[in-house]
Amino acid sequence: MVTAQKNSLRGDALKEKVLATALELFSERGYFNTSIHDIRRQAGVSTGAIYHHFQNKEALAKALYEALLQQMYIEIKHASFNRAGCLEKSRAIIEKMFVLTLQHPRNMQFVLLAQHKEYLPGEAPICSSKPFQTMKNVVIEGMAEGEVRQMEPWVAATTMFGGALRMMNLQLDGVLDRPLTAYLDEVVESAWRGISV
Amino acid sequence: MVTAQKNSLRGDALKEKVLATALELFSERGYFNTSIHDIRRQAGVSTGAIYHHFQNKEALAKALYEALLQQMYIEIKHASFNRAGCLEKSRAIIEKMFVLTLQHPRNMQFVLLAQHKEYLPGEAPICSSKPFQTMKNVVIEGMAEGEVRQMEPWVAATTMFGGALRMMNLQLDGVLDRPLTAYLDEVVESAWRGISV
DNA sequence: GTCTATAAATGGATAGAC
DNA sequence: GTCTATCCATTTATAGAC
Repeated sequence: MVTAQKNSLRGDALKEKVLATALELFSERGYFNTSIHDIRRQAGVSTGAIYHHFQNKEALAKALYEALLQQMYIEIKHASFNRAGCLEKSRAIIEKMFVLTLQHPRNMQFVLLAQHKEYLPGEAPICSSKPFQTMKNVVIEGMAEGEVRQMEPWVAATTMFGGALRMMNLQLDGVLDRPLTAYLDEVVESAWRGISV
Repeated sequence: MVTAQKNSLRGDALKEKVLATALELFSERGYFNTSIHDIRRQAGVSTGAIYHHFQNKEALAKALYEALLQQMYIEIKHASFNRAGCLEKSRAIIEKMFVLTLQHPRNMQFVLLAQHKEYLPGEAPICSSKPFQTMKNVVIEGMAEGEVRQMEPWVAATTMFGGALRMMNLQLDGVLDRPLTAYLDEVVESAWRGISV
């Protein structure tokens, strides 16, 4: 006799299982290539259970997106808050993003590179999210401290972090010979030359 | 009596109308938020006519994507081929991309920033497309000429063009105060500091 | 080559039992 | 709170007339 798999998860545990499964599928195939039925099957739960915890598919995606952004914000803050100076803070942030890209490539793709407008119409653009605001603030503080040249803040931020973000794209597209972190020193040094006094 | 709109387009003209309409809708709403029926209605043609010219929806998107990449490649080549040196070529490429972003924002979003993997599974990653290869080659040549520091080619390319691409993102997200081209000088100068000898 | 009509399948979401 | 069964709208794609 085989023990029934159903009802093995209930309440919050079931909700977490749904979230984890949805993240896995959205990250791997994209939002539109993942149906509620796919999530239902992979998570081993029922349609009704999913809709009990989430109003609809969009709300499920939104919960994931916001949780991942918040998590990334915390990681970035934690990696940089005890560093001194713009260069050291920037390096810590880029290093953390590189490590996260290697550890959770699909999740980083989902949170950073997906076109959220297409399925989360009300959401603010990613550049105004807390992780990206943090990056921008680091270079603005550097400017106030005299470590960074006086320049347009958006240009300063994209110069410091734009190259690193492109490198993450290349890693996710599988075109790099070495793991992303192997390029860290050169990426940081080059970007810093672009904005330092 | 109203003249019938049907049959007003035939053959290649109809095919072009379908392509133009599909580009408009894919760019504005995204591939998955656009149905064949939407294209049919907006273009004023029949479903059968669309499927006569294109095998399926994916083939239609692929034709558009490749045509836009080719067009962008030609524009970039044309803007930079008669410029001398890495800095001038890079500036010409970035200026052209900025102008195109202002003129055809949704098209640039579709070709540069969409997640093509999700609906064009067989397609190569965008970083290996001709426009992006061209950008990379410009900095590699600059290295050979001694204008650019000796460094990892991918890092050099992302340092030179990563900031500009992020700025295009910001323009498309509507967060910039001034039009993208107003930032051109500062973007180019900062990136160039990052890689020049 | 283009049309209309419709097939065939899938998807998001709900109802009601337990 | 979770389940099964199903509804209904939408979508891709095709068939066959013109």
